[in-house]
Amino acid sequence: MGQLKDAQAGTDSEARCQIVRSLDIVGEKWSLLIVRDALRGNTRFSEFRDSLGAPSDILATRLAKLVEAGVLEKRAYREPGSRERSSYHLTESGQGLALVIGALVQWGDEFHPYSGGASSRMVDAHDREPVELAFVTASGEALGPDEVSFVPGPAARVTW
Amino acid sequence: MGQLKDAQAGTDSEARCQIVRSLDIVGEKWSLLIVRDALRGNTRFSEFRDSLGAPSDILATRLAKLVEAGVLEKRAYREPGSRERSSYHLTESGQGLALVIGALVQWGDEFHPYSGGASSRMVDAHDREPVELAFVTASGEALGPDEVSFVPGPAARVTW
DNA sequence: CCCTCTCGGTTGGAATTGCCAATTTAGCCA
DNA sequence: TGGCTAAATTGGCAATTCCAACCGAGAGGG
Repeated sequence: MGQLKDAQAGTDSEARCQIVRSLDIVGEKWSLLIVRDALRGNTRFSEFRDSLGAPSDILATRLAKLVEAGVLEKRAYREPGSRERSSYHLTESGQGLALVIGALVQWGDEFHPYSGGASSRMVDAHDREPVELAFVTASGEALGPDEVSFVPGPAARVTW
Repeated sequence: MGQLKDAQAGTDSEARCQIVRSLDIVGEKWSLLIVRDALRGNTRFSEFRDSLGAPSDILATRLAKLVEAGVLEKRAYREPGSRERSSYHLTESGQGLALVIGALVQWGDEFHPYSGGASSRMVDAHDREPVELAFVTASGEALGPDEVSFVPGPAARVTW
């Protein structure tokens, strides 16, 4: 959603709650799916379009926005016998979205499972052992979602 | 997004990738913000409307959808001297979305920080000590977002 | 030199979704 | 009867998304 401009009077776009600012970047339709595709290794316009079935105009708009936000990086590549074309690669910020994607996958698997079983699993990239997302304390202890509170931080204003 | 009907030919709504199914429930504009508000303790229509600044027609639609999806539960309450009214409470599934909200907060804080500092922090509900979201292995070891792979699960079909 | 192919987009127009203000509904109380 | 409040619903307009068709730049073929 690049559109929750000023939901609450008196809050400028910088001061708004972190969730709103994150959703401004990846909350629009198709954005997170593009990132998921990039995590799978896709890099080209046509790969995203074919794999997602997204309209090409929207795809172009989203790719540009993700590049501008620093989630993707646009690079030129050239295949032998072809002209130079564009490809899109995850930045560190884009890699970090694995956290959000993982949260959506895990939440769906846990609370809205598909009868046929999990459609996607998360594994350690090195040894292929399953991993899961959890809240952890400084001492390394895991907490359930109901044992965590969101509290205003230093920059909180009217809303957070 | 309750609208990625059949992005890819041949995939019915049940068989689609878990992310798409999760986004079908909470991917529409305002949905996650409503859940965030509920995590903060808000329960009433007017509280959501005033705190979010969301249009009341959209709010009504989203609340109904979240109730239908089992994220919120609609209850009746009565204040002395008033008629019976509706309130909305998180189910266990809704609580579970703390994972997704936490991921968005943490990603935003880490990669797109607001100059004034973090607007929201995550703490242990019991002792108020800070917590963070991380991928953890079965042995309790934490992994970074770049050390995790998403692989097809048992129910994966064309896409995942 | 022209014709055609591919990839990475643009463009125009219809359909859907979201926004805003005004109104409605239902019960409570005077 | 009329006013009050919370919870919506409605109508009209704006913004977003969708779809199909088109464009253009360079490569290769004839």
